[in-house]
Amino acid sequence: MTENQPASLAISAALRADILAGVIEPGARLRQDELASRFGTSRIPVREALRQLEAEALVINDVHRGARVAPLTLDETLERMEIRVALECAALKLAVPAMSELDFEMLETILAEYDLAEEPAQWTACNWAFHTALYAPCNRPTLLALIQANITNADRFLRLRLSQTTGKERPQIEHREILAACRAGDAARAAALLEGHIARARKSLATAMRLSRPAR
Amino acid sequence: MTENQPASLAISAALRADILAGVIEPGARLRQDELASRFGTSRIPVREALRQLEAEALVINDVHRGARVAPLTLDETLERMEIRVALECAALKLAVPAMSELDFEMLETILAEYDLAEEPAQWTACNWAFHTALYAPCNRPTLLALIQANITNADRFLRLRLSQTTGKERPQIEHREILAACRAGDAARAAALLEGHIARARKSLATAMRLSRPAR
DNA sequence: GACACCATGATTGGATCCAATCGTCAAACT
DNA sequence: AGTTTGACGATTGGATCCAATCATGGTGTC
Repeated sequence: MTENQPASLAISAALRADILAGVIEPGARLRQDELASRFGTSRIPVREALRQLEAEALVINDVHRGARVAPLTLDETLERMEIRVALECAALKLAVPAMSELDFEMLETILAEYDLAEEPAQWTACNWAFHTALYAPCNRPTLLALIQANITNADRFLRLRLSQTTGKERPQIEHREILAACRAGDAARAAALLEGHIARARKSLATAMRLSRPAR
Repeated sequence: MTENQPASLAISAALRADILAGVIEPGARLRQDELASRFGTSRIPVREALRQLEAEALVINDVHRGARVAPLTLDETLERMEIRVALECAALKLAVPAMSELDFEMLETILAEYDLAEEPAQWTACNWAFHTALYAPCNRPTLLALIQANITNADRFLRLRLSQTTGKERPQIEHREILAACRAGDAARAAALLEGHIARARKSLATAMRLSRPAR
């Protein structure tokens, strides 16, 4: 058991998970006392955790007025999809020349799992596994970390509102096209396909939101 | 006087500035007691500040072993230049169609100041002012914040090691070319020029470092 | 002499307690 | 009646104190 992790890290991890999963709603107040008793600690590690999450843009901290979960707007999510295009296309272009046969097999395996998956939660898991494995060969730790952080924030909105508006089939077809381009060593084409893939998801999200609610 | 800012924010701001300016060297230990007495507070706000900076990737925190300034490697800086290309080209493409005559005048003014600037510190200030003003019209707060954070981290290395290896003239010529493309409404050309502009800076940094030191 | 082991100081992590600020509500004043 | 003011509870920010862990140096044993 490597439970050497200090309380503040455990708290920030738990809070982060709850915020991303929507267990704690956007805009909800995060009282230090409440959290402290929930985690069985004093308020000190709670405050450190809140500081960390504030730097991650997941909570907002008003001086002497407490912390609350950062409200996630549709605009921000759409922005994050644009950022995804920029970062992930760059990573993919760098990754394609570095891909080995082992990478291709790994990606195939993930897509096969995707085919078998039935519940939306599994789709999204396979989806992120595919994207992550797709960029990994680029060997750029900072870029990969930034991509991960950005996806984490975008994913927050998706999990809340909808479970894949587009269905399961279409994205998978696009995944296979992207993988084929990677096998062919055509980085530019792979990046172009990826851009369309993400842009399409962005658009379907925008329309779905416009239909369900006026704005926000 | 709006000195309502809590100590932890003042400390994190001061430390951030010192780290970015190179006053505190990469890898240096950051003892909580030391910082507390330096800022005239207890260790509590110091710890919060360190947590925040840790989330910003400026310090590294080892459990029960203290914090130290994150070592900045050449590899990471080169990566951040790649990330700059991806993010800033995307922002510029979005900004060009939204630029007004007022934006062009503002950009011209900044370039005129650049021409007059004599000290390297002024160059870099004008340089960042130009880039910031160039992307601002895109009206994407999240993207702009990400660009700012990334530049902040990349800039850290530059300030430490060299004061503009490329000199002052060449970048300025490129700035004017970019601005001309923006005026012409040619977003694609402006983005291509910007990519070359940043990529050139990246390359000159890489060679300068290779010449001055073996690796690291 | 080299290595393992333990004791001590240094340093971080956390808990408890106090001070400062914000929100709310009631009372007083115009 | 409406507005302002003040007092109180709730909550956050910070200081001091204690516990847990790491680093260092000495000592003993082989």
